[in-house]
Amino acid sequence: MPPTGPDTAIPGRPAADLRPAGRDPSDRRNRGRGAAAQNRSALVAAAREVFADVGYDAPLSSVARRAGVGQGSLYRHFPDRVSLALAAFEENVSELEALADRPGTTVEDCLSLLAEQSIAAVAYIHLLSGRADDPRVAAVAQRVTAVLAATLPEAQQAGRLGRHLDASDLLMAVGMVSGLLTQVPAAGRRATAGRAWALLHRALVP
Amino acid sequence: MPPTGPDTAIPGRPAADLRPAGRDPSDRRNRGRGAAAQNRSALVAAAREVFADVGYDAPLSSVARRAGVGQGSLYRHFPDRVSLALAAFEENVSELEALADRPGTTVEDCLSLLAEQSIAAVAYIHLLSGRADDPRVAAVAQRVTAVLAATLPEAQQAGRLGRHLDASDLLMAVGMVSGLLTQVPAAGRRATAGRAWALLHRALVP
DNA sequence: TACGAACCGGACAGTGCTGTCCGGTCGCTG
DNA sequence: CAGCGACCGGACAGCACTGTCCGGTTCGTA
Repeated sequence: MPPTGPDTAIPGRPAADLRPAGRDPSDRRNRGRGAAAQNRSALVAAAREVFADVGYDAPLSSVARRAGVGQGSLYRHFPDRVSLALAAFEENVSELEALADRPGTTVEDCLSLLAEQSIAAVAYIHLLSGRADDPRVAAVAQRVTAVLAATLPEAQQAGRLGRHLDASDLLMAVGMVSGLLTQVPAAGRRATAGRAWALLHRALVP
Repeated sequence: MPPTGPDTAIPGRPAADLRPAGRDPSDRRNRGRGAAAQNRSALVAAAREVFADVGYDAPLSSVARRAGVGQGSLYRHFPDRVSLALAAFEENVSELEALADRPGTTVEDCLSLLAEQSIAAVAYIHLLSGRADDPRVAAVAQRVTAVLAATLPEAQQAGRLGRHLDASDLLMAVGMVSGLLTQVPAAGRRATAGRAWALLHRALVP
């Protein structure tokens, strides 16, 4: 072994995040009657960041810390991990549905958005593909599948995507890329996702 | 490797957890001077099963339990998780290298074997793709890449695989499938892997 | 201004995993 | 057959995360 310097420490982890992201738990303004909604949305935002950085298994205590909120408030708003995750990713789903509702949107647009979302939130796809037994999760997965199923036929009739595909194939492709991304440090995810989609592209066109 | 009998891992086992897999920790024969090698290989076999069932993050204590061996023996033989995993998956790698050395082996054969191995041992690919910073892991990944790099050109010249591919693309494809499999309960993995490879096939041929 | 419902933060007990340590067992060797 | 070193098993301390509980704060209302 070469005389490795201080570099021996964990390489891909520059940032220890004890930082309360601008919110201070002891700030009086977090307290009192009207703060509930603010605390809730701070928790959701923090959950998105932490799930993105650390993964779906991230400690919930670190979410509370990042949100600048006590443990108690976290568990009062979100009794378990799934309900927090669902709240955190609700925006992803509704954004996707909004995109699909806009006239002229293609299934490729939807896939692009999903791909982009999956880079920032591997845990989002992980949740969608993995916990199909939980009815709350299944409902969300169903909404995503519905978006793809609705937009896919147009692309197929236009000859841009192969007729061998169905909506579940597309969701599987997203799941494959996101599964690959979980194995890769966060810093390299965008590049890896690009390579993976480039490879997959050949599997999707006619 | 000593001529131990029950050496092969059983892939499709529904498998309870607490059972010591035929070995009893209090069995005197596990003790004494010559038992070290037997305990070691029992640990490796148990690790293969447990990593397959539970995943790479499985508790090491459950490996010791399944091997019918004390915690102390586990940590004496394998000081950390990576060294245990490397021992557990060494057989996969050497099997792959042996296949590649056999005349007439194609890169498709190697991919098939990798695909098959990844179903039984998602953690194996997870380790290969994920911990590239650990030099021991990197060495193993390099061996796998070398096998693919050596056999790929023949298939490309024969027109069976596209010239746009290189060995890292193939490893990435394996990583994508295995990443997808981690999101799926063990029971459905074979079927899911089949669907995923069917989709990917179109991305690999010219 | 005074009261109390709603809400907050953090301490804390419960739980599970890791890695170490040590008393005890075995079998080789003189 | 007695001694000794190698080896074993499991207890245990340390640590991290979960989810609960309670004293304290805030602000609407009277």
